[in-house]
Amino acid sequence: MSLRIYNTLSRQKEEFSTLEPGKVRFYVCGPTVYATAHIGHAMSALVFDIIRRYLEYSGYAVNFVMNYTDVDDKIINKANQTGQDPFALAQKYIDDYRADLDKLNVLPATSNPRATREMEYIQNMIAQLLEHEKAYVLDGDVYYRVNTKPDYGKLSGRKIKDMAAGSRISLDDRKESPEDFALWKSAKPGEPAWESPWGKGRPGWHIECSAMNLHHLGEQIDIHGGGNDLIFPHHENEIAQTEALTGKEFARYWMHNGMVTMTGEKMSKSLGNIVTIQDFLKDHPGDVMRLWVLASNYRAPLVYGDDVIEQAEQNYKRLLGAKKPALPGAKGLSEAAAFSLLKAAEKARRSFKEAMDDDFNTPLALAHVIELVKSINQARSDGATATQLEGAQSVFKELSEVWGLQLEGNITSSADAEPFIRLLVELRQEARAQKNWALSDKIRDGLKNLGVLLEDSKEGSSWTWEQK
RNA sequence: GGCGACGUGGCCAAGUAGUAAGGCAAGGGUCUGCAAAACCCUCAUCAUGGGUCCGAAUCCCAUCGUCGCCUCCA
Repeated sequence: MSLRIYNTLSRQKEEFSTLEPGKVRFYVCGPTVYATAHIGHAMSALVFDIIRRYLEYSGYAVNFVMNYTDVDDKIINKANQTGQDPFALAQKYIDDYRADLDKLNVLPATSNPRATREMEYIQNMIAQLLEHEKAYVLDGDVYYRVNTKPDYGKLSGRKIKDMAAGSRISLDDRKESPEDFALWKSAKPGEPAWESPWGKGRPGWHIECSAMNLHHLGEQIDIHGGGNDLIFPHHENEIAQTEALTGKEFARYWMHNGMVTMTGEKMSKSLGNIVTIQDFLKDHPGDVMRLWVLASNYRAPLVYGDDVIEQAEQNYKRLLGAKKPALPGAKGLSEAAAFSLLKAAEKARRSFKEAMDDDFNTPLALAHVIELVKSINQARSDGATATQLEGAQSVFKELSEVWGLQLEGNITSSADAEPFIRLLVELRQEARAQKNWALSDKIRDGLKNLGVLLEDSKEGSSWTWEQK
């Protein structure tokens, strides 16, 4: 079975094929860096990280570009308010964001272009649009002439007429048409500005992404991603600009993740219902956030709340359990049972791929992974040896790595402690043999307080570091 | 007002025509000295009302409701 992807452009799932065999040109809109990133940003980053990892797992070489918008009104306003240099401010939030992503185990992009470092390419693109009369200059601003693009609105399903009817477009009498948008904004006093043929100024938001795409990936790309709040006007305008220039279809597949919602509302700065990534990571390992995202479809709104995080936490502990070693004194499974464990593992891998191939159906794939975990646990409690568990456990490891799960727990211990723990466990075994329950419970409780979990069985006790 | 998405058990969630996967929570059980973990069992007719069809959560129409976008936003 081959990969199918839901394309916002056609509003349906389509067979995936690439411009160049085996290669994927993948662009994702990154954040505007003017504030600490919240878990909505994290969701988007995780969704596209998972997609990117799966494409690589499937054998594609992925050129993954994520930009930073590092100059815009928000950044300038914030810098003015706090008396900071806008460039230093943007840099700080870029560094913070990258640090957050590292903790979430999001792979670094192939490249992270930034608007301020692409000025040459941005201006070049604007100049060409002017040359083709797709844009016009107005008092030092440059606007895109929307009515030169007959299919404008094809991504968002909007018509220019409808938009004109909407009362929320601010009317600017100077523009030829209200829907025309800025490619270049003339500088106001005190704002960062770049020299240009149209006077000092800075680029509009939409043209940045178009120019960076063109520069880093070429005239046509395979996948363009971002949050679904960017469909209009941002992505619509990117399409207009790029296609007006190249005359070719810009992106073949448009992918959009749903919004994180809190008590029914979108999580966003302007609503003030923010949970930052750092807030979240204070209480939970990064894997928990990944599992929270994996548990529902990337296109649907993602509920944030105590319930669902608790559920992700439980799933996390469950998956960690699959990595446990064989029981002490395991007698071994029959050959038939060992074989059927391997079959179960292979089936899990097949089902996992099938689910992922269907527009990255992670909730379904997760169900298959949990089935595998169940099989492993069953085999383990039936006395499978380490060797017998190995095959299934390596499949489990393979699949969890495709998703970027680390499943290491947040162990703060050092290996140095292990001999001492083993000694205590042995002593407790002796106490248990003598039915000295008081002492044996004391050791167990004491170790638990130190983060070591004991599991008793007839054959003896095993221990693991407590997760989280 | 326009455009788009959506409404499945207490919670999350898969499923686009043949009579509802999975997880969490809950209840019962096995194992255990007692626990913990693990395993087993139980737990929905799919917003509402029509329609199409031998047959619909799945297609069509209507109604109600939710969310997103139309202004910066992952």
